[in-house]
Amino acid sequence: MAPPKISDWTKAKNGTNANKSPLKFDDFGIYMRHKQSKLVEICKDKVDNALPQIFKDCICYINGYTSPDPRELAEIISSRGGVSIQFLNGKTAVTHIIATQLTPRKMEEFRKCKVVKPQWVVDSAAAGKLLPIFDYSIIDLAGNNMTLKLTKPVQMKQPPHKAGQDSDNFILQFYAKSRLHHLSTWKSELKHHFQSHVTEYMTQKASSSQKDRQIIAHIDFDCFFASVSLLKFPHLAQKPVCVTNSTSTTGNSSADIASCNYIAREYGITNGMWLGKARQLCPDLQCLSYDFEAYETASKALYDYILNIGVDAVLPVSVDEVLVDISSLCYARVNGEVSLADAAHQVAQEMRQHIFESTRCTISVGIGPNVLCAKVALRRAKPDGYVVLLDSASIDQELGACSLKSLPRIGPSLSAKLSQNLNAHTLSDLRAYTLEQLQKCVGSRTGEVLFKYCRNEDDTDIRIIPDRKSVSADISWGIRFNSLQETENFMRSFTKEISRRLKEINMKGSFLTVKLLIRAKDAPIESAKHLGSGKCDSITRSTPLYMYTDEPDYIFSYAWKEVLAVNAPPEELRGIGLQITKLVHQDYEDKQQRLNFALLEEKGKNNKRKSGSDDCDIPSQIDLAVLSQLPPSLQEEIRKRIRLGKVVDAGHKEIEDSPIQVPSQIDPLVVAQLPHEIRKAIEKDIATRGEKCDVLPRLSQVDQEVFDALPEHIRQEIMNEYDREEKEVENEKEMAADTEINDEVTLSQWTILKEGLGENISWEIFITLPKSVQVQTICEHHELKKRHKAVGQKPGMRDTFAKLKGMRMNEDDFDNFLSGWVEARKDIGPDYETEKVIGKYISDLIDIEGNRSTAINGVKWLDILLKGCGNQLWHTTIKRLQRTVIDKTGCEVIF
DNA sequence: TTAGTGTGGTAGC
DNA sequence: ATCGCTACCACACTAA
Repeated sequence: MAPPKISDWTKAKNGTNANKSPLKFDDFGIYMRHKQSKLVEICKDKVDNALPQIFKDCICYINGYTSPDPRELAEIISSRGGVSIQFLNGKTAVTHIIATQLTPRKMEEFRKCKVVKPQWVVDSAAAGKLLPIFDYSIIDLAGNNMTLKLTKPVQMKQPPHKAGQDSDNFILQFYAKSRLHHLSTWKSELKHHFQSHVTEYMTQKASSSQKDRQIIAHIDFDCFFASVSLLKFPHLAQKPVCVTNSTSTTGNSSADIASCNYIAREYGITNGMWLGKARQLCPDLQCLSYDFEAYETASKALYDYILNIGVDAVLPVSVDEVLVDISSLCYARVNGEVSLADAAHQVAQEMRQHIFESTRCTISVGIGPNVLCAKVALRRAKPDGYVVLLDSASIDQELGACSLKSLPRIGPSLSAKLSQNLNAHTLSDLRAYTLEQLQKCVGSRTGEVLFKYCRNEDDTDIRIIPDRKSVSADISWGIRFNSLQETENFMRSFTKEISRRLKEINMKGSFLTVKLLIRAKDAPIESAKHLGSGKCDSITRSTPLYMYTDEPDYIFSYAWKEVLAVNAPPEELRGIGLQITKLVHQDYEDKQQRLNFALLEEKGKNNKRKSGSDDCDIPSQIDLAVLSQLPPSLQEEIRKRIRLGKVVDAGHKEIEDSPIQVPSQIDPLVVAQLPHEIRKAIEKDIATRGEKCDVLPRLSQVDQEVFDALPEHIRQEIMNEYDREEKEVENEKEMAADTEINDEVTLSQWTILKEGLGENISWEIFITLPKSVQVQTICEHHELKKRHKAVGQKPGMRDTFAKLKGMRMNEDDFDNFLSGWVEARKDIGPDYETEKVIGKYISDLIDIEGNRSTAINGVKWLDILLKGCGNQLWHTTIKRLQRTVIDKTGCEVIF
């Protein structure tokens, strides 16, 4: 049997063969899918040549009880040239499944097959021809969806519409049905699959010798989703059709149209349009559901073919769209008879024919000397055609006439700019402008690109597919939270999702960006789109993770802090995004360890930036009872400053491991004198007594404006502090304590100051603080500038030893790092990887820096953090770390 | 100048 | 109902 020719199909499309029967389709399917099958030969002997061989291209699987019974059905089929089988072995591809009923499991399994009732076999035999299967389908076609009609006894629990309650399930459902998610992941997978490791040297060599010989083809399915979804509903092919998630047959729907066929486009319907509007334009519009698996199948056929014909490079653009370098392919055909353009025509035609044969969907092909031309040619070729743009005359003409909006990288925003500011609508309009004028209008880089476009220059090199730089997940549909708890639940699930994605590609990341979409002030509570985000303000916040990680709980601990820091009402949240960057491949175990130290260093710097210097003054007396009334964030700030006073080297003291009772009133000066880990425990205790909130506000620096706004005497104080620190004066405590401040900070000055302090401190509270604390607060920020300057002045420091020195954190940074580790993993237990890093870190502290106390205190702190923790793994980890310290210090009785 | 951060735009159906 | 994703680039802005 021969494959159908494109001409057959073209006729059908033109209407000369409009009543095309399903037979044609079946012919084709068998040819493609079973051309190697020997089954047909085997069954030849059962054929009754007196009967019309209507089933000759059918392989039927008869499932379960049927009427008539399976044996009778098999007889009918095989006597008329068909093949029937009683079981599926996974190797034999089947054209029809004959069944009266299907279990949900099988239902899913056969979702892509033609499942028909037994009566179809009987009636077809009687009619002497294959009847359309649609009247015999056990699948409900009336609603234009693939929902089964008969068997719904145990429907899965209806998934939640909104993200609040069953977050895991919501996220699963959402991504399963999101076309944009599928498109994005497909693209990533394809890019990964075709990633070529072209070296710098090869690239240069190739581009210098081949540049002017290059021929690029841009290949794209016509209305991909619509065409592929239509394969199962060929009787709708001549109608206006779209693909959408909506199952409603009427009414004003806000569901997106993912794809529509060209008949629908004649009504003005476009991709992305809402179904409701499309129905207004065309009441007869037919809706099909997504068929993601079929899309993948068609896509695979395209990419398989591309690989088979031996192209020079492949750059996936989308699941249905690809850029290929066909230079060699074309030049190989050139001879006395065949010009280069002829060769390109041949290649394009062959591509179109092969792809149609293997997918029954049409592609369009654009060919040009670079990506820009290929793309422009493709646009002209659509639908169902090809255009070769290789001679400079037609290139000039086509490029010049090309509307700016249709060029790559020029979207609605850029084209509006160019139209408004330069009155330019086509590339030839743009040719009038100089490089500088273009750059002034759209920016330097984009201006340069446009300038080159005008002259048919395009740098895009399709041979290079760079490594992935980020992994992210976004959801901005169905986000409606009623409480912070729901938000937290969702974030836990969501971090699981991003962790899953990292693990899937075997990568870890060390930098996190959280994006929140918050309903805009002027947007209605409920968006026009059902459960959509509506108009939103977007807020992004990012933070280092201090190690390469893919652990959901660890990522969560930081993600949640960022979410809390934004401090948006849960009810107003409309979208959430998580992005992980600074990625490494898991494989680089050794490298990674070293990199972790670089990250620890980063942690040290970062904390300094956030919380101030490590040797600030102790303020004058603060009543802890008063302190505990303050907002947690301010408490934390003050405590930090207390703790950073005079540090006693605990390494030289004998410390008891007794349970710690915290009296209600503590003299902070006394606290400051306590051994390190006891202080820590007190602080921890205080923190847990107060509001359960460990979020530090991100304190920006106090700028000159704030400084200038302060009363003269406070400015003086700050300068004093500044100078004194500079000269390293010994007795700092007294100066701060003795400082007398008489004037009040005024409210308007506070307003400015507050900008620099974060949102959580109110004027009322600030004003009640001891004046010296006010000064401290301000002073600290001033200090930051000095610190940063000092860091910035350090030379490059690239050699290993300098790096290790630079990695040193202060004790609190190290302890906070440990706290974060425990917080993230208290229940699940420590991860070996981090333990290794910490082990190496403390070894180096002792060996290289001779800093025993930080190492010892860190391990002791870890022990305190895990007091009463039931997980035995933590205790063995502590034992191991203790052993490390003991070995390094040579001292047996530290712990 | 340089480097980092947050924001915005673009592409695919 | 309905599933408005995601990688990457470029720019504006800030700090130093």
